Amino acid sequence: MNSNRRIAHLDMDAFFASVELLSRPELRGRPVVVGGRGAVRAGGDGFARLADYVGRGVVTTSTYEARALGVFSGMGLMKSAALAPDAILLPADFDAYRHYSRRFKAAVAAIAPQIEDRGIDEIYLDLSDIAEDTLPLARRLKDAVFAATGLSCSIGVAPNKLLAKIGSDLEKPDGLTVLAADDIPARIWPLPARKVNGIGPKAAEKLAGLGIATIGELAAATPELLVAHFGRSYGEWLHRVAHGIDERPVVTESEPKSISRETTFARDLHARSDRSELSEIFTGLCQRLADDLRRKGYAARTIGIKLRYADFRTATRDLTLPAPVADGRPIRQAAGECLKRVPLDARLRLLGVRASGLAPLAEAMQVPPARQGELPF
DNA sequence: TCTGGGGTCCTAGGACCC
DNA sequence: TCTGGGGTCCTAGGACCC
Repeated sequence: MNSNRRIAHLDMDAFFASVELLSRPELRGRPVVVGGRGAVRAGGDGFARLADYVGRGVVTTSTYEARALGVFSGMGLMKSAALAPDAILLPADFDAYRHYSRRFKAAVAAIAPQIEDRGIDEIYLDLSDIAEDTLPLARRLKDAVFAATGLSCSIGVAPNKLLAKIGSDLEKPDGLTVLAADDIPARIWPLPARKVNGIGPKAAEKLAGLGIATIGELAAATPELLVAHFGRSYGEWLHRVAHGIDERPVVTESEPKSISRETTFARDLHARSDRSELSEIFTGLCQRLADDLRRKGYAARTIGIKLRYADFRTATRDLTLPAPVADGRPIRQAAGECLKRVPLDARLRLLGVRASGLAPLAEAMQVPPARQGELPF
């Protein structure tokens, strides 16, 4: 294991909102929110206001001006409207975001080809084999991203992914943070435990109950205490990350494990009173899933469904088939079998269909010879 | 005025096999 | 009549991330 790794995490600043502002420069400096579904009436200036939104959407991305008003990703739009009624609301344009995502990744790849994709707006880089000094190299990456997209990003460079990720967040937006192992006590330990990628709301709350708020307090806790409260695997991991230890490699190639489609209804639906509407939505999801599978070149041996009830409880069921499928009809058939095994006595807010156990379509098309298992050779 | 859509990984129990 | 240990697959739920 290389103990002298140089890893970077590059994160685009307020990505979706920043892409929208490229074509609407007059909105720069104002609170802007991307999110929601469907049309919203525009105001006199041609832009919709958060206060005008009615429905179940959430904030996908907010500009830093909107964040200053307390509006963050994942927040319900109705709630954000109460905080920032005059903020501009723009619908998401995923084709545009994918376009700029490809551009910034290509610009980075021309300089640092060891890239791990972490979604549409962030990547890890392994810079270990590049000779150039860290600061000029990181500045060159930021310049290349800006030249290719007109967008700013924040970069953290550190000996591992854990610290690089924390670092990229420290000086956002347009940040550049270099961290060494020596910096851990001064720069990492004062941070809230929640800043560690992998410590979410549940774990943070449980830690708070143990009197642990910061990464430093986590580092001071004994592994025995953490294992006692979080189990062997997660407890030992908590202890390691608090001390800045992370040996995960930058993974440059990976295959998808699952592909899914889901939708939240505009209003809650009931299996009895809204049967035909639900059936149509269900079939549509199966067909879109089949389209996705074929477009990406996969067939699936396991088909599953997801239901979310009006009270937000979630139920999943899945079914593994003898042979992989990729067409809408068999997917709908398998998903229908799953549906029979789940309670349908309460109102639903969401329906989803998922394909896993993926195999390349070309291989899946080859029908296995019958009674193969009985043949000696 | 509640809470999107697309993913990954982990846990845990039971079936089944050797 | 009593009762092993390991391995894999399947299923359901949950935490977490972008």
